[in-house]
Amino acid sequence: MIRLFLAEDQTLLLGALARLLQLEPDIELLGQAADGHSARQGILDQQPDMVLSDIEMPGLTGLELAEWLQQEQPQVKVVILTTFARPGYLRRALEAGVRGYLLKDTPAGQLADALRRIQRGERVIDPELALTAFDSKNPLNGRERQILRLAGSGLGNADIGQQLHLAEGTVRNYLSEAISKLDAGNRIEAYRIARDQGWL
Amino acid sequence: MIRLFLAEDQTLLLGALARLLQLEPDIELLGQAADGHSARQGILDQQPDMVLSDIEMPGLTGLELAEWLQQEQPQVKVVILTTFARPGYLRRALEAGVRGYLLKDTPAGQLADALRRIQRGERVIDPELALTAFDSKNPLNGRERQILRLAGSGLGNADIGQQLHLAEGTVRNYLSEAISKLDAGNRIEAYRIARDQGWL
DNA sequence: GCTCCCGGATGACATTTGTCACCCGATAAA
DNA sequence: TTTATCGGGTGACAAATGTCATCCGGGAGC
Repeated sequence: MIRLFLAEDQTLLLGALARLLQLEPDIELLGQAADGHSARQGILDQQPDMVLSDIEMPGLTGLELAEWLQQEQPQVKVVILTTFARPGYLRRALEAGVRGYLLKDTPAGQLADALRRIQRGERVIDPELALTAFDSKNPLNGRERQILRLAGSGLGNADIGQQLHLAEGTVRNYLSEAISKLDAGNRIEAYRIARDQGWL
Repeated sequence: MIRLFLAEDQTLLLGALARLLQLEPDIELLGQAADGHSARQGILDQQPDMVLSDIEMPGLTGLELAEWLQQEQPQVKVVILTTFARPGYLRRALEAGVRGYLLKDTPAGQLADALRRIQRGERVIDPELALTAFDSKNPLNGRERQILRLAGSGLGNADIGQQLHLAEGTVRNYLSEAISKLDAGNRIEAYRIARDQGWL
């Protein structure tokens, strides 16, 4: 019997998955949550064997949740379920010791099956990603990430400097460095590249 | 009996919804598709009463599908199901005569119910959006949209001009106009604003 | 002690981006 | 026919962005 906890912020999918998985005789759904913080609380309360979690959730992301579980409740098996085939996400997930990484365009029929294989001790990585896993690691350091995120949201160098208590020139330097590391032509392109790789 | 066709590109959700709705005694699922073109073909083949469709799909978007149905098969009731609470999307959907506009974070239990109300002739708009519907119309013209999209993808003025066979200065003019219409500080901010409103 | 490296800052410079006023030719309205 | 209007273009200028070389004040390592 798989004692499962579900974390997914898209209510419709959360509900649909809940009902679907409950139909499986060997899965017991202990609880569900629509954001990271209540997921963490729910897991503490219910002590499930396995957690199936989205990545992008309000409050606490699925990756942060996985990292926390690795520290605090390492016996809980974490399975990530996400839309995004971003190498950086997968890498970070694996480093957090997750047992599975599935994409939301997996056929619905295969989901319960994947969970069973994971329960047996297998590690299940979506084939689309298995390859791209270890070819590219994040070249950006903390500052560069931080600044690129802000730049991507439309702030100018001066604004960014303000927020981070840095001189405008310094911001320019970091951004320039990021642009060149990512082999982009300007901040916008750099932002897109980094985001699509899951490096932000 | 509701004779339903489902179009949704996220396979997992498509499958989950299909199974869920099939459990309803008064819903008959005639078919499903994971992209716009096969949805159109499926609808032609199956002649459903109602289509439940995502917006962002490969090939043909749900909005384009709705517009096409309005022309070609106006007796088919269209219901949009999307993640995005963008006023521009809703506006366009309404202009295409859709009967319902639901968000993917509707509770799963309410979905079948909403479909039934629509079948009876009601129009169901997600309450979160019902208000914002007619307060803001897209201030951008075709050129501005086009150029803003390209700018948002990281191209510079020169590249954009190249692609569109326009002088660089002209591109700058359009972009400047768009920035001021959207009350933004630069192209990035303008892009975000427009995208979030569903104006691209 | 003395290096060497690192985060951060400067200054100088070239390029790109944003703003504005104005021009041109075609088309539509009077 | 004359006049608006519109899509597109130019030129000039200011501001923001991108690139570099260089500098400074700590540590960390020897």
